[in-house]
Amino acid sequence: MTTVIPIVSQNLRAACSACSLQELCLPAGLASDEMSRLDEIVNRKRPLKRGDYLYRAGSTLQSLFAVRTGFFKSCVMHDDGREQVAGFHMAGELLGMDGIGSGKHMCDTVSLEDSEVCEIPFGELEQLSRDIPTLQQHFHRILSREIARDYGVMLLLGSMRAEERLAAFLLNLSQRFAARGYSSKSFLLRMTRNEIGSYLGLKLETISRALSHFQDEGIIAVQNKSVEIKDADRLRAMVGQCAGHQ
Amino acid sequence: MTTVIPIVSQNLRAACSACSLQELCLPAGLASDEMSRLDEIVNRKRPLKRGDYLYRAGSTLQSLFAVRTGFFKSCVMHDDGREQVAGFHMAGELLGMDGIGSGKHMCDTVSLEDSEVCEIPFGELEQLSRDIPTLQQHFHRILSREIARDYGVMLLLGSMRAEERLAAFLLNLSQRFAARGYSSKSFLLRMTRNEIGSYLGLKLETISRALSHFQDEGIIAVQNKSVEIKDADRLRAMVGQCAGHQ
DNA sequence: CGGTTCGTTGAAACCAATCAATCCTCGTGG
DNA sequence: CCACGAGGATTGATTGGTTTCAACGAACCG
Repeated sequence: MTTVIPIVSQNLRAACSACSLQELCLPAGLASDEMSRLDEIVNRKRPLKRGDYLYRAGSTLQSLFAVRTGFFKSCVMHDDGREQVAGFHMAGELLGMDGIGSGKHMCDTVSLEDSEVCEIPFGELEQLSRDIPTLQQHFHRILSREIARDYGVMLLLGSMRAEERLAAFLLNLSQRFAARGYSSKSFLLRMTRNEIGSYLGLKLETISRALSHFQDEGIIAVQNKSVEIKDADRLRAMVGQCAGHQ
Repeated sequence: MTTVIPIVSQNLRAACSACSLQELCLPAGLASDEMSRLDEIVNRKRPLKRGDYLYRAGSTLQSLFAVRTGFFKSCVMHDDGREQVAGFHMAGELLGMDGIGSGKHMCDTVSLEDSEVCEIPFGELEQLSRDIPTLQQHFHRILSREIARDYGVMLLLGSMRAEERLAAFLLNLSQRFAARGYSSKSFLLRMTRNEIGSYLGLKLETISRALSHFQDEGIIAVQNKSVEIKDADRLRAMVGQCAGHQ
C-alpha cells in the first residue's frame, strides 16, 4: 500500500557505467562521457517492496523509471472498474512512457517482488537528449519498441486461441530471461495465474488448465510458480499453427 | 499493388502553416518561424490511390508520414500468415512510428481510399527536434499517445465482448471524425466488415450480426458503408456495462 | 452483364467462461 | 511448533457467446 517512498540519494551508488544492464537499458550505445552526464540526472536505487506502487494511474508524470532488479506489472483500468494487465516488466526495461502524452500516468505500475528502480526525471532527460544525439535516438527506439511490442500483444489477443497465447507468453518470458543471463529453460512465474490470464485476455481457470495440459503433453513441467520448458520446439510449434485460426 | 510512387516536389505546396490539420498534426504548438523550418524538411502531397501501399512490413524506415487526406489501415502479420489490422488512420495522424526501433517497418500500411500524405524524413526530424524543444516534446507526446492508444486496444481485445467492442469502435470513429470537423453522427465506414473484425479480434459475420442488432434496437442505422448514430448515449452505455465481464 | 467481392442470415459446433467444490501453500498468531 | 485462515491453484460440469459452415443476396467493376 505504500505509495511514496523517499528517494535515497546514494553517493556510493552504482553508476550506469558500472551497471550490468547497461546494454539493455537507456544508456545503451553511449560513449563514457555521455554516460556520465546521464548518470548525473538519474536517481538511483529506489527500493520497493512487493505490492508497492511505483506510480498510479492519474498521477502526474515527473519521471520515467528503469527497472534495476525485480519484477513489475502495469494495469490499465476501465471506467467501470474492469482492470487488465497491460504488461510485465523486468530488469533493464523503461517504465512510464505511456504517460508522456497527457502528462499523467495511464496505468498503475506495481512491484510483484522486492525491486529496485532508477528514477529518470523526464524533463532533464528531454534536455539531455537534445545535447546527446545518441541518447535521443536510443530513447526514440525504446519508445518505438514499446509500440511494436504492443502490436504483438494485439496480434496475440486478437487472433490466437487460449493455448497459443500461453505458449507465446512462456516463450516471450523465456527469451527475456535469457537476454538477462538467466536460464531460458527454467524460471519462476512472478505473477499469479489470475494476472497471466488478465494479460492474455483469459480467465485464471483457463491458464491453469492450459498449463496442466502442456505438462501432460510433456512440453513443460510446472509446479506452482516454477516452470521448466522441456520442449521449446513444440512450444514454438504451438504458436501459429494451432489449427483453428479463431 | 503499386508500391513506390515518385515524390512530386511541389513548390506551390500548401505549407504546414497553411494546413487545416496543423493543430492535430506534428507542428501543433510551434511558433511560426519554427513551423517554417519544419516545412523545409517535409515533402508534401504524395498521392496514393485506394489499395496502394504507403510502406510494407520489412522495408527500411526512412520517413514518417502524416495523413493529409484519406484513410489508411495498418496490418501486422504473423509468421504463419495470419494478418491483423492494428489500426485505422485518418487526417492529421502520424504513421510509421512502430518502425523506429528496428529501422524497419513492422506493418503494412495501405490506403483505403484515395489519399494524400506528407513525408517527413526521420533523420531530419530527429535533427530538427534537437533544435526545437517544442517539436521534440510534441513528437514525444505523439509517440506516447500511440502507446496509450494501444493500451486501450489491448483493454478492448482482452476484456470486452463482441458488441461492446463494436460500440467502442463506433464511438472512437465518431469522436475522431468530430475532431476533424466532420459529423459525429453520420459517417462512412471506409473499411470492410472483415477489416473491422480483424481489428476487433472478431469474425466478419459477428460484425455484421452486431451491426444488425444495433439497428434493430434503434441505436444506429446502417446501410452498407454508411452509419448513422441515432442514440449515442445507449452506445456509450453498452461500453463497460455489457453484463458479463468476459 | 457476368463475375467477383462483400454482406447478411441461419444452424450447428466448439472453445472458453462460469459456477462450484476441493486442495495446496504460505504467512500468522496462538 | 502447530493450527488456522486466506488467497491461490486445480479440476469438473455446465453454460453461453462466437466461430464455423453454408447458402443466398447485394453491390461493384471491368
